[in-house]
Amino acid sequence: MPTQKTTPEKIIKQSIQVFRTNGYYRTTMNDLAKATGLTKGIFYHHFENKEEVMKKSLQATSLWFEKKIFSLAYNETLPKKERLIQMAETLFAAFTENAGGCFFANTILETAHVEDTFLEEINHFFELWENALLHIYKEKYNEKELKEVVQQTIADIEGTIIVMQLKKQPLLLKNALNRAIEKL
Amino acid sequence: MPTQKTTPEKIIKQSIQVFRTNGYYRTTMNDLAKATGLTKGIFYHHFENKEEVMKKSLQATSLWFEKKIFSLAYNETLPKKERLIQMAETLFAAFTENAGGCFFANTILETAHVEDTFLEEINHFFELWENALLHIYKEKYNEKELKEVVQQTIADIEGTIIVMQLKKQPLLLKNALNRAIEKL
DNA sequence: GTCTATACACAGATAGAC
DNA sequence: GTCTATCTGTGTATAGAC
Repeated sequence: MPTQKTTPEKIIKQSIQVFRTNGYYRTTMNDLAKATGLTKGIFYHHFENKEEVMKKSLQATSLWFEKKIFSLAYNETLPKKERLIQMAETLFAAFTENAGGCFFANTILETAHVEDTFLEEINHFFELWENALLHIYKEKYNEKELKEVVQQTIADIEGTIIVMQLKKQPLLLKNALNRAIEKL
Repeated sequence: MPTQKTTPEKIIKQSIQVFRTNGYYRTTMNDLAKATGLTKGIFYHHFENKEEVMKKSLQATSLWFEKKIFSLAYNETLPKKERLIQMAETLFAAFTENAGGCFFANTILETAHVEDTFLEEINHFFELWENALLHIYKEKYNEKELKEVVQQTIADIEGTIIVMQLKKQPLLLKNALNRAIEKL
């Protein structure tokens, strides 16, 4: 069995870190190559251009959130409160890791005015999140309130991530996640 | 009395629009020159570099928010509810204008991981906003709750601006601002 | 498959003519 | 003061040797 060397999956995993830190425009193909220990030539052998690397990075991140966090909402063996607590804990880790904030929020603010390239991938992420919270809160609130509660919860968390990156206080995010738990 | 041509104030005013649309890194000195109808040469005659233009743009925007919006919080001739409503209306206009979102949130997410250059200017803006809301809510909440209510309000609005830029629905921001009013 | 060299465009910034 | 020309660095992307 030969050693797997540079699989596209590995490259994407490391590219996500670079994109999350530097943003899309600020990240160069050189940065990506260096981070993955490859040359630029080999990078262009695997991916057509930077845009493709970014799209794949966003998709892989969405998939990760879906499997590791949003799926918790549908774990029918646990009470909803417990599911929400588990989601909050994992979200906290994901959004404070490497002080990177939310990859999707970063990308939308950076690119939305310039191009529509990544709207689909970003939208997909927020829909997954919304659906998970709709499922969690749906017995607690009536139809009219439900949508607004979910939107406020996501907005509160995303806004807190912004302020957290300014003030460098992870506690702020803990508080925001607690507010989400108390809503149930 | 000679006609005033290209005052630094006018240049900054137009530069803000460009930075708000393209972001900091994505904006070139050429873009700024074109937007102001100047040549690159004359631009460098007025400002040392791009960083200086950005700092002055952030400072001018903060000053605008302070004079036009945050000052409303301290207008003792009106009941606090009325002050908050006026603030909400002006904030809505400011954050939906040219679909630009919040200049400060955009800048912090774009630059915070790369450099500390603009932290002071951005922090100043959020402090002004926090102080205005502390003043508005201080009789309604006890000391312990007050800080968290203010932080949640700002986070809710900033997070909603992110989602709004994705979904292109200004109504979302209206709802978030109403939530802030209902907290009083 | 992997790497080096390089084409080409454009960025920030400056020099110097007018 | 204003503009043009240009320097220097660096970006994306490709060509082609091994």
